[in-house]
Amino acid sequence: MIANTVKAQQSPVKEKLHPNSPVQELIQYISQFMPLAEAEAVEIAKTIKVKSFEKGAHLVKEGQVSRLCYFVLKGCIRQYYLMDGEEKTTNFFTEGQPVTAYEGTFKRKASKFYLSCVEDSILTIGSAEDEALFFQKFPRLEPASRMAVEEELGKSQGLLSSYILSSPEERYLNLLQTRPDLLDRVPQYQLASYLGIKPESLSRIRKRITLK
Amino acid sequence: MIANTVKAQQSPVKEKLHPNSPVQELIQYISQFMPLAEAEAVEIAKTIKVKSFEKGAHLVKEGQVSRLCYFVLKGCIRQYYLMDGEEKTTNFFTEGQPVTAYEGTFKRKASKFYLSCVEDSILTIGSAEDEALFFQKFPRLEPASRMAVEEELGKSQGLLSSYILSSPEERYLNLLQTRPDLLDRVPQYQLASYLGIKPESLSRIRKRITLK
DNA sequence: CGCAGTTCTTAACTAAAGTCAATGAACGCC
DNA sequence: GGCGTTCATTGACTTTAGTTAAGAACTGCG
Repeated sequence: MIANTVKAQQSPVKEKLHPNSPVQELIQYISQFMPLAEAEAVEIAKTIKVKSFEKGAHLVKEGQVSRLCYFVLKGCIRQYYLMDGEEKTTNFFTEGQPVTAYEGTFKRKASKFYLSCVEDSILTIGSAEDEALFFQKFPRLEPASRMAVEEELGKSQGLLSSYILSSPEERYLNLLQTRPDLLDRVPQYQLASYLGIKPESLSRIRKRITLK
Repeated sequence: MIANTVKAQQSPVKEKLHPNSPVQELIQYISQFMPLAEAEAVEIAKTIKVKSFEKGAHLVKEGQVSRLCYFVLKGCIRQYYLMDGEEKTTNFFTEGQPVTAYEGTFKRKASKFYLSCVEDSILTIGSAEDEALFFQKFPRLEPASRMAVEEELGKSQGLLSSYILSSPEERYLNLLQTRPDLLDRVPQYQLASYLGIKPESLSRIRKRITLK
């Protein structure tokens, strides 16, 4: 049902990408780094693999060896670690964000974390082989890809910095500004863990804030 | 004086990179992602720009717009933010680590942080233009570079996760394991700030630990 | 050597997060 | 609609970090 919407529409005259297709999310992302002609966008949309996942489905589990890469077209993916029986959330990926299921490029090591769908989600999926073929077909995108990864690296380092710099309360206020959607999409105990605190503390922080 | 050591040695018969040259640090780094022939290594060493910095020198200051990239051949670079008169350290870069002086690829925005030399340091230095020329000369390294950035992204995300997952004490113990050299190279109040706590707290943590 | 500046430690006190336990609210399920 | 599960809140208490201030240890320099 949802899966139907992910097929790129084809017209007999001129191929176009349906403006409501979730794949637009990826095309837009790429366009940031490299302008794309309509025809190219259609080609890309045909080439990439798209898959729907149900809420609760896992992309990776701890101990699995994965070399897959995802990109969120629709939905929300949660990264978490399982430590003495407790889930500790360390990241959320939503529309327009790339998701790597591994922590380093070569060493195909067992994953230390889980990736699971917070909602029904539509993702692009790519293996290392898919990637190689992709760049063979679209060599123009190799530098664009490097730029994209550099951009993500910058964001990640900025996020780490802001985490070091601020208190849990400040982190919560910051999240309110930068990713307000998460507050509605995600249960509070997962947010708390993402902020590095316990659910009880988040409750108190929220109370403290409303009292001001 | 130090600068002398950074010139690649040349022999009349066959060019070789001096085994003690700091540039070896970069060659080794690249080799992780793409095997290099000796001749290539020499070419790379000739192409890249190397510069020495004195302890205390700044690579970037807050408000400056930089598009430079560095790689630490020798020494230690500290990243810090200045917040109401207080320096908050958010990263240390040592031998074999790439350093970006900006937070995002295109938007040439004013830097929010400082980068300064904790010790006398030898770095490679590259502008966006240098980079373009470099990949023109060594196209083989374009995918290697993407892999390298992916690797750094993985590390950065892993670091953020470990930061979220652990308490200040655990972070300190972890640092002891993963970067013991920093303890000798860097004053404790900077380490404290890097751990997200005050120097007094680090003192207490250290005391707590020795009592066990 | 002695002095000055910086860094590290200690102590007393405050503020905030962790822990444990109980209660409420929201949701899905029969 | 009633029941059970899960999630959010609240309270009492413990632990840890922040704050302020003082003194000790170390460093570099005249």
